[in-house]
Order: sequence, then C-alpha cells, then structure tokens
Amino acid sequence: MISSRYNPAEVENKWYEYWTNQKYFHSEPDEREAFSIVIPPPNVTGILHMGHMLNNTIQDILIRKARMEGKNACWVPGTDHASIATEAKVVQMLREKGIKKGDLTREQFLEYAWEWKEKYGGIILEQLKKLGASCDWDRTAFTMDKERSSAVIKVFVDLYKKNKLYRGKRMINWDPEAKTVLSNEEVLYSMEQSKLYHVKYQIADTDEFLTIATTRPETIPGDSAVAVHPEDPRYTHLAGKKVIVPIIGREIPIIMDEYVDMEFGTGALKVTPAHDVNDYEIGLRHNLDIIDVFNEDGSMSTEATIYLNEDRFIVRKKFAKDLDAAGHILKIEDYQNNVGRSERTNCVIEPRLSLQWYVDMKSLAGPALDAVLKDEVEFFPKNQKNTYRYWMENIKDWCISRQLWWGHRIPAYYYNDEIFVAETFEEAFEQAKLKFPDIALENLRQDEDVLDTWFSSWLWPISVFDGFNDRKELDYYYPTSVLVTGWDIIFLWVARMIMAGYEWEEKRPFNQVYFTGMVRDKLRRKMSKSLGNSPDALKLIDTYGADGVRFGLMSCSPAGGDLLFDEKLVEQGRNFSNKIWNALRLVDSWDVDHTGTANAGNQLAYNWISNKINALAGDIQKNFEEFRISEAVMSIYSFVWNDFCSWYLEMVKPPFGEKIDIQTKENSIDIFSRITSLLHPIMPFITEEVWHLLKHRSEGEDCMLSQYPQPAPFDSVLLDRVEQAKDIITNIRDIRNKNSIKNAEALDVVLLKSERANALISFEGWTELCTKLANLNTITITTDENIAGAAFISGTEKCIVLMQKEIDTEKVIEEKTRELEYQIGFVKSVEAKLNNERFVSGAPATVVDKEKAKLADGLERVKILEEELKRLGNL
RNA sequence: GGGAGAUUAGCUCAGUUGGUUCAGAGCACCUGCCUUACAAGCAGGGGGUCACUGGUUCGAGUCCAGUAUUUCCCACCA
Repeated sequence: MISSRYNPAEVENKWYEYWTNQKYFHSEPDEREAFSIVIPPPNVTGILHMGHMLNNTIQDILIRKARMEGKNACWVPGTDHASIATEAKVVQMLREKGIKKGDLTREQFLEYAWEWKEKYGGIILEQLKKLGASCDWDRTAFTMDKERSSAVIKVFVDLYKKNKLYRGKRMINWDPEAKTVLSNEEVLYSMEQSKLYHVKYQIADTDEFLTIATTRPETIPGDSAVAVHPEDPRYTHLAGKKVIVPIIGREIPIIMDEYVDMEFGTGALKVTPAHDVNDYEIGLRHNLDIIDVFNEDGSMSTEATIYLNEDRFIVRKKFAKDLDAAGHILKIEDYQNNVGRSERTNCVIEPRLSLQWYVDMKSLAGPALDAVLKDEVEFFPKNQKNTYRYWMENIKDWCISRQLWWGHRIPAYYYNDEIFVAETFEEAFEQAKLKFPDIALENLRQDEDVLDTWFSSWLWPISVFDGFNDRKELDYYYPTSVLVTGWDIIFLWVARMIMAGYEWEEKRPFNQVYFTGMVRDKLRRKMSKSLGNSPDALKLIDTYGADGVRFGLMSCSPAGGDLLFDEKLVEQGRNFSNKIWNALRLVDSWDVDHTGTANAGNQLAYNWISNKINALAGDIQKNFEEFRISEAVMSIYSFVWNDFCSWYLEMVKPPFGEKIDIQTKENSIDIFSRITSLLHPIMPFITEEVWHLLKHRSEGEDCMLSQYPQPAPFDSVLLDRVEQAKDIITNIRDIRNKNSIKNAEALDVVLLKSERANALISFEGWTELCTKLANLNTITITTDENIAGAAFISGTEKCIVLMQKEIDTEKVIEEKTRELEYQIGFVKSVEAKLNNERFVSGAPATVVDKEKAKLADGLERVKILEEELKRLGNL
C-alpha cells in the first residue's frame, strides 16, 4: 500500500544508505569511458550553505547522468585545510579555553588543530550526503593528508629546481589579525567612508607651513619625506628644503616626484615608505628611510615613538586630536576611499615590507592562457574567458608563504645565508653538508612559515588521484571531465589549476568549466550571516526534501548568472515531488483487466507520449551539452506535469470503478519509468522510490543504474494531430467555462466537412480522446454550414459545439469580431509581404512558401469567422 | 581610469543561424471548481511599443552606432 503522502526524510535516508551499501558511488578504473569530477573542496571549517548546495547539486546531476549513460563516473570528494580560516577558528577555540597561541609551541598548537579537524572537519561532507551527493566517499581526500601533502612538497621542490620559485623582500598585504601575509587575490576592496585630514607641516627654519592631505594620520611618525610635483608652481621654491614632522619633531626632506597628482588635495603628499606601496616606490627612487611604525598586530611599534602598542585605529583618533590641539589640523573632510580587507578575517590590510616566497607566474601562464583562448578548456559561460585572459596577461607573481602554523610547512632550510630546498630534512642536510662539511644538525633550520592554502588546491585535480606518486589512477581519470565552481575563485583557484595542469601533466586539468553564480536573496543581496538572509540549508532539506531543494535550486539558475533564491522555488520543488507521488498513486491504484487490450484512444495516447518523450530526451540532451541545466529541468517539469499528468494520465485513466487493460497499464508504467530515469539526476530520491514502487524490480535493478533515456526519432505528424485534439478539447472546456456548462453534461460536437476534417476524424484514436477528455456524446462531421451552436476554430477547422440552451451571443460576437480583426490584419501583413517584389526575390524560397501557406490558412480562418458572424447575425 | 555584461509580462528569466502563428516559460494575478491521484490540486483566462534614438535589411527582440540606466571584474590619488 502506497502512503497517501510522500515522506521525503524517510525515503531519502533509506535510499542513500542503500546506494552506499551497494557501493554504487564507488569507481575503479576499467574499460569504460571515464567521467570524473573533483569537488571544489569546501573548507574543513565550513558548514553547508546555499552556495555549496547549488554547486554540489549541479555536480551530482552531471555525475549521475554520466553514470546512467554508461560512463565510469567518479566524483572525488574532499575538504580543504583552509589555513587561515581554520587557524583562526582554533585560536578562538583556544582563547575560549583560556589558552593563548603564543604560549604554545608549534607542535602543541598543531595537536589542538588536528583534534579540532577530526572533530568538526567531516561535518560538511555528512551534510552533502543529505543532499544526495553521489561522491565516491572511499576517495575522500584532504589537502593536508599524506598524499596531498607529498604532492605539495614535491611541487615546491620542483619549482625551486626549475628556478620558478624565489624569495624576495617586497611590499605585501599584511593581515594584522591573522598576523600573516596574504596574496593580492585574498584582499577584497570596497569603498568605505573615512576622513581626509589636512595637516600642516612646518618648513624647517621658517614660519611657513606646507599642508598635506592624508587618510592615515597615524602613519605620520613613519614619514620620510613630503613629495610635491616638480612642476607645481606652488612648491617649486621649496626644492631642497625640509619640513618638520608634526609632534614627532623629525626633519624630513621635501622631494620632487612626478608621481604626485597636483590636482589632489593640496598637491603635497606625505611619503611613508613602510606603509604604502606607492610611497615605497617613491622611497626607492629617493633613497628614503623606511620607518615601520607598526607591530605585526597593527599596534604602534617602538619606531613610532608614540602610543606604544596601541591599536592603529585608536591611535588614528588620538593622534589626530593631538595634531589638532597643537594647531596642525587645517581641516577634516569626509572622504570615500577604497579599503582593502582580508578575505578571511575581514581585517583592514596593512601594506608592509617583508621577505616572502613567490612563484614566478609568468613562467607558468603561457600554455594555460592558450588553452582557454583556444577552448581546449571550455568555459561556460563564455564571457568568463575575457576576465581570465586579462588576468593571465597581466599576471603578478604569487606570494605563497604564510606566517601561520596550520598548513604545509615550507620545505626550505637555512644555514647562515644559504637556502636548501628538499623534500625532507635529511636531504636538505645532505645538501648542506656538501657545502658546509662542518655543519651541525641543529644549525640547519627549517622555514617557520607554511604555504598558502591555494598552493595545495591548485594541484587538486592531480593530487586527489595521488598523481605525483602513482600514475595508475591519474592516467585513467585525468583530465577530469568538468569543473563546477563559482566565478569568484577564477583566479584564486581555476586559473592556477590550469597552470598546474600544464606544468606537471602537460594537459588540461578539466575539459570544461561551468561557473555558477552567487546565491543571493530575492532583493539581490548577498547571502550573509550579518543580514540573516541565508536560509539554513539543512532545515530546507528537512522541510522540502532534498529533491525539492535540488529542484528549486536548479529550476532557476542561469549559467553564470546569480541565483535569486526564494523559498517559493523549493516549495515548487516539493509540490513537484507531491505531484509525482500522486501520479504514482493513481497508476498504482489501477486494477487490471488481464484480458483487455488497449482501445484506440489509449493506444494513441501511448504513441503520443512515447514520441513526445523521445523528443524531450533530445531537448534535454541539447540543453545539457550547453549547460542550460535549468532549461532541462523545466522542460522535464513541464513534461511531467502537463503532458504526462494533465494529458496522458487523463487520457488513459479508467472511469471510476472500472478496470484498465493490462497493455495500457504496462505502457503507463513504461512511460513512468522512463520519466523517473530522466528525472533521476535531478531528483534522485523520489525517482528511486517511485521506480521501485511502480513494479517489481529484480535485485540491483535500480533507477540510479537504469539507462538514461537518449534522444530518439519521433513522429512529428502524430504529435501535431494530438496537439490539435488537445486544442479542440481545450476550446470545448473553455466553452463550458464561459457558459457554465457542468463537466458532467455530455456534449455533441460537429466538425465542418473538409478534407482535413475527414482525415482528422478518421485518425485512429483521435475521436476517443476528444470524447473522453471533453466529455462528448459524439463528434461528427457535417456539411451544414449554418448549424447552430458555439463555434470555434481549431487549426483551420471549424468546430461547433451543439448546445442544449441558448448562449450569450453578444459576448461571442464581440470575441469573434476581435479575432476576425486580428486575422484580417494578419492576412494583410502577409499579403503585403508577398506583394513586395523584393521580398519574393530576396528571401529564400522556403520562407516564401511558408508565407504563402500562412496566407492560405489565414484566408481560410477569415472565411470561417465571417461565416460564423453572419450566422450570428452580425455581419 | 580600463574592461566585460545586462536592460523582454508584476517578479525571475528563455528567446540559438535576422523570417512576423515568435513575443515565450515558471511564479504571481483573475474566474470557476473540494470532479475518489493530487487544494502542495483541477479547468479556463488576462498581462509586454522587447530601455531609448537612429541605421542596415524585403523583413530587427535578434545585426550596427549612439544615449540612458544598471551589474560585475581589474587597477587605483594620498
């Protein structure tokens, strides 16, 4: 007995457990074609959010479909150690326990971190299971596990040997909260409201003042010069003079540099080489002192000489007050400027001079750029190619060292000023001994820093198959088939993976990249914790079922475009599940007449839906090829709801209390099964359940292993004929509605005699369908053009519904008149076109023929309408 | 400052190579229905000068130019 209501939670748990027990998600290399996807590894600290759900639903759809198409589908799951984010979490956790990171040794800290990872690191993967993700869980990888770590170390050593890695002292982005350097890609800029302070500097040995404008008065103690433009007439007389740094009292030179914009502020710029990229450049040109006024946590350093150890933003206010009190502030303006913040800690970035490791990216970019431009790696949507191209052509070196503990420790070892790079300490020591035979073991020191998280991520498509150690799996699964990810990490991750792929495999890492958009709320705001507009993913699954959520997300997610999430979408998904469930209940409830055969109507219905599903499979295939997944989803939705439920099932449904012939029942189960297969990748759970409830299946004969329906030839004439039947039925229903005729009241319908009408009515099964769905006594042909009743045109056939009672002719006349006007207009426009010599000679013959046919049809309709109006006495 | 998109129904979006029966879908809306699969439903229906202006063409939602509005990316002037 099938329950009257679908219970997603129960069904979903049951099937997920079954699938995993059967090892259906597991893949091993074999003779079949491989279809592989590597998951964008979520942060080990992460919990499932809408972005993950969208992203992973798409991957699961692609993987399940490929699996059903007979490919050896392998979806590799895993997590990312997320260096900064995780370390921040662990530090916070320790703080709550009253432990300071600074009081721990590296080893002690890492012990806590691993403990934390073991405890919380698997949560997000468990959540993915709730969504139905058919990952090969036996392959679950972690960017810091043995194989992945080994890949990272090997690659570092390899790059160093190839001279594509170097250590350099440069201005970098410093995150004072995490106390580490960040790459440019990890800094997010946004316009923020701030103040522009106009500060007066006294010119040494005079009573004159020079006014500069700055947003950062707290860096004044770090000033090394004041710069003006060499051609600025206001200041040329100051060449060679000095100014006194307010309050601090140091004398610094006035320098001339073309970098200065005369139009901005006062045209005078304070130069703080330690704390601004441009100032640093100026400093180099003029040989200025570098005075670093901040500690690594963003508090004032001893070099600042003031407000020692107080935070930079507090000092900004205090120092501004001091300046004002001393008469140095001319004015303070409101000002919008672009502030860079750490992607992970959201802390304002401090430019800082520092010694770090870099990858020479120009040496890697070439093949990776070509690959995308030539569509060797295909981007969907295409326009992301431009973004990629621009970045690759202007690529900057990648700063990969991080002043953290959680991550891959850099395999660089130092002795005196010498660097030794090797996979192990022992190897490094051997190298060192060659150069310094007397070196003591304890004097060789490993670099304290770890590598950027992305330094392991960029190897992911190779390293998940342990490709740096064993080629067996890699040769089979690599290149992976498609990467599904957000465009926001195109530089951080996608571009670098492509570079790594060509550098170490000389092959693309994936054939295609599908970029998903951001999930936003319906007001287009980003989903965020602070706005509270991000729905709880698991709660959504609880409420609407994983299938409902998957459907909702997919029904409205244009490629590359943002998804404006509205709970209505998943509600529609749940309703769809319900619809399918009820269709199952209907089919299941049919008692079978074993002796009967399908009547002409049922036979036609089956032929029709069967042809229709062939056509549908073609559309779906095409849509998938272009990653138009939401279109594929909606076309199935519409097919199931409209064609299958509203039309097909109504066509064949036996009258209450009657049995159905065995043939039609089996046909219906056959169609329903094909539907569940088509729908399975999108809604895996309910389809599996329905598949098994439709009929008895042998052991292991499951929907997720069934064959995905492939495009097949279809009879378009048949489809047209049934469309016409549907049109007639709809028209009759409309007449019922407009004239308040109960459905129970059977009607008689006549078609005006014509060749086509004759053909129609003799079309096998056609009259049965009309009779059943419109509840007719009869549908016949007449030659009597003046027969009374409610008339309508279907195609070019005039149909008349014979009425028992008088109809409201006024409304009908109005309607018909409007339609006539439209048809006359239409005919005129077609005639005009056909009378246009240039059209007839210029347009292709097929187009002209089409127009002629249109004209003929149009004239026919005009004729019918005119006659009808004449009959109604209004012409 | 440089670049890439977008603008079609109340909302979110399709609309492939220009062909008019090509103005579409879902949701929302309106009307009538608790008709034994389904009110999480059924049947029917009404909504659009395709941002604006010009151009190319026999023909433009579709191609070109300009304008307006807007989103995003990159760079960045303190």
